[in-house]
Amino acid sequence: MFVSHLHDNRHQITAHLAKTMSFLTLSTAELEATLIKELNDNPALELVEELRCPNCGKRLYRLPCPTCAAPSADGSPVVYLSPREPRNYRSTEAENDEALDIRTPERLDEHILRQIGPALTRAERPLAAYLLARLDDDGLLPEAIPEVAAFNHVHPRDVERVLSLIQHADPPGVGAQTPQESLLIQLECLAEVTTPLMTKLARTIIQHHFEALGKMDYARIARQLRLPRESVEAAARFIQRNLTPYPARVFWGDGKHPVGNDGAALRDLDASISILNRAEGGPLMVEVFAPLSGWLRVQPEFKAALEECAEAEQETWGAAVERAALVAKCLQQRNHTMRRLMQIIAEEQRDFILGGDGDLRPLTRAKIAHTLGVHESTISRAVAGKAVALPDGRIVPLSKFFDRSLSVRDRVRHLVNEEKSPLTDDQIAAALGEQGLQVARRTVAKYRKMLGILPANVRSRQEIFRPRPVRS
DNA sequence: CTATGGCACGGATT
DNA sequence: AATCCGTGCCATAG
Repeated sequence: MFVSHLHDNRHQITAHLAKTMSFLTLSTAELEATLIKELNDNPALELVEELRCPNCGKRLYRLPCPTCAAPSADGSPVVYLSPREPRNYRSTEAENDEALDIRTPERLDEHILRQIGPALTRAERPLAAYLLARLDDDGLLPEAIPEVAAFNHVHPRDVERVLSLIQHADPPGVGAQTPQESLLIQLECLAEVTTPLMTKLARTIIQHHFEALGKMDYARIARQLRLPRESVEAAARFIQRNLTPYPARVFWGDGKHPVGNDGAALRDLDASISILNRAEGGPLMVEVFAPLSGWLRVQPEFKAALEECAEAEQETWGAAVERAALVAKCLQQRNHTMRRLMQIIAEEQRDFILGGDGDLRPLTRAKIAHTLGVHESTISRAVAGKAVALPDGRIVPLSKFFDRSLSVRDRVRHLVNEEKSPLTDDQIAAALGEQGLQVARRTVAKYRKMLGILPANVRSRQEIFRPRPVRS
């Protein structure tokens, strides 16, 4: 939409009409594309060659060089603007390769579509898209097949075929209609690589004794199956360890989508935070990736030629020059804002950057806007749809720094992990209150659900249905 | 009667 | 102005 906006205004834009262009909204990758287009279309705009560090030769947007520079005296974060790394972020230093094992964040539906795409016929594609869109946060399909078929005007058999493709795609168990079904699908995937002994009993239990399994009533299952209680318990342990009723959360841990609110993919990074010189406790170093390596300006020759040319051409060329100046200025402004924004974030959320989710401090965009003396919407735009890499390899959307409840959720997770006997929501709320966090009981319930933790009355000392720990 | 989940309202945030 | 988030109230399940 931004691009079309550009086209509409191309010939009428004048300096007094538009003082800024909304570069801030764009991610670095998007901006790069926009700028390249601008460079191609506007002869008055010029990209000046990039700088290189006199010491290490690394390409820079501006001096000093991030890797060679000295840290700031007071230990505050150092913020640099550096040329964007091509495509996915990768350390050039071999020793860091392992530490930077970065999994490109991807939406669940894209992930699945990539796998099943080749097997789909043209006619099935809309149906597949529909089904994927209907998956809930856990990766389950809450809708009944006949309804889906009716809604899409297709035969139920077609739905079944596509659904079966989805169910055999990577996060095992995804696309099932109930947790029970999901478990069974996962079991089948597992059966291919495991001894059939355990899987057979596990399947029976899941199929015919699902309720009792949830309540951990092993005695009853054992009685009905006429098996020793130990076997049943072993099977339950097997299920607990290897299966999860929330297939999507194995990779999409916190239930929040790894994409920005606007739905833009966070494939490319906009900044990276590391610890200067990898020194323990050292100051943070932030690299804000610039969309181009070099800077933009109005071509001096073009400007000079403007005065000598004919009346008729003056107008169009004059517009080009003005626009070029505008683009250059706006880019500069965006870079400036991004650097200051990252500076504050690095200062404010140092603990979170170095630690974990529990260390996130409450922070609002409005507050930053105030300290920076800009309008709130400026910060909103700057934050939207951007991602940053943290020292430990995590890639988080910028908006995560403003998540009001992340640290509380983390606390809830810990409380439940450490609990001796199942805590009710009320008890959890009280415990949080003692830690100084006043949270309503109802809110605890919401967080619990987000974390994929079942209610206390279904939970017992060994929770079966807790999703396995996600990569951390 | 207790613990939860659904709905929806109001205030804060964007 | 639109959206998100915490919370209170009430129905329901155990």
